[in-house]
Amino acid sequence: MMPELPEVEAARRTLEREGMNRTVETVSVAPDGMTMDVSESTLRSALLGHRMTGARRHGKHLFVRSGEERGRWLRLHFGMTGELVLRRSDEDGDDPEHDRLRLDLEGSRSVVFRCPRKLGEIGLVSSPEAFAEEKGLGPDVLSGDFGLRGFRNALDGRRGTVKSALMDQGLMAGIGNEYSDEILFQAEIHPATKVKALSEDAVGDLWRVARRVLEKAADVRTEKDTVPGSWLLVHREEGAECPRCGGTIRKRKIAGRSAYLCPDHQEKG
DNA sequence: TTCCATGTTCCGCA
DNA sequence: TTGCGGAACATGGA
Repeated sequence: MMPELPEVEAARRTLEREGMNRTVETVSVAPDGMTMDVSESTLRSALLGHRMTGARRHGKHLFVRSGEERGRWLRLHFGMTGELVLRRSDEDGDDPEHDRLRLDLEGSRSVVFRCPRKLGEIGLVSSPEAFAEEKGLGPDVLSGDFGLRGFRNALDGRRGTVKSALMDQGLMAGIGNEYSDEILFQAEIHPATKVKALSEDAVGDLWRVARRVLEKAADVRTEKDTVPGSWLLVHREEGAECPRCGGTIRKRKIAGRSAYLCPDHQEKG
C-alpha cells in the first residue's frame, strides 16, 4: 500500500473513530533501527496511562494527541511501507516482527504502527504546526485554507515539471509519486509538462482534479475499498491498456521517479 | 540472482 | 538559483 495523503488520512479517520478516549495500558516499542527522534523511555512515558484525544494530519505526517496536556503529540511518518492497524488486542497480526509501535488500549483494542522497511519515522512533537513549520512543509493540499488560490500560489514561478511540483512537499504537502501520476492522468496532462507552460484554465482544472482524486481516495481507503477501475492506479503497469482511451500505458523516468502515463491522451504542453 | 519499489535527504551538476 | 538525476537508506517481492 502506498502511504500518501489518502492513506494517512484514512488512518487518521480510523483512529478518530475507534481509538480515542481509551487509556493506553501497554506501550511496546521495537524500532529495530528505524528513525525515532525520541527516546523509547520518553515515548513510553508520554503515552502510557494517557488517552488519545485527537488525530491530525499534515501532508503525509500523522499526529496523535496524547492526553489533555498541551504539547504532546505522537508523530508517525509512514515512509514507503508504513501502515496503521487497529485490531483486537487478543488478535495477532500477520507479521508482528514488523510492528514498530504497539499501543494496547482499554477495551481490548490495539493500535499498531507497522513499518517493514523501516523508512518511516516515529517522533514526539509539541505541535503539528510547529513541526510542519520547522520541517519546511508547504500547506496541506486538502486543508481548508489552501484551495485554488494556494495551489496557484504554490505553482507560481516554478520552473520544473508539473509532476515534480505536485510531489514537492515544500510547495504543498501530501502528494507522492503514485497520486501525482493519477492526478495528471485524470487531468489529461503529461507529467513532463513544464509548470510555466500550463494555462490558467489548465491550472484550475488540475486543482479540481487533484482535490477530487485525493478526497475520493481517502474515502475509499477509509472503507478499505479499492479505487475505481477507471483510475490509472489499477492499471499502473508498462504496456497495460489505458482505461480512459484504450491507449497503452507507458513507464517513463520523470523528475527522477517512475512515472506512468498514457501518451495518447495526456498532452505534453 | 537481479531489479525494482509507494518516501526523504543528500550530493553533484547543468 | 533552481531543479534534476542519482545515490543512499532497509527490506521484500517479482
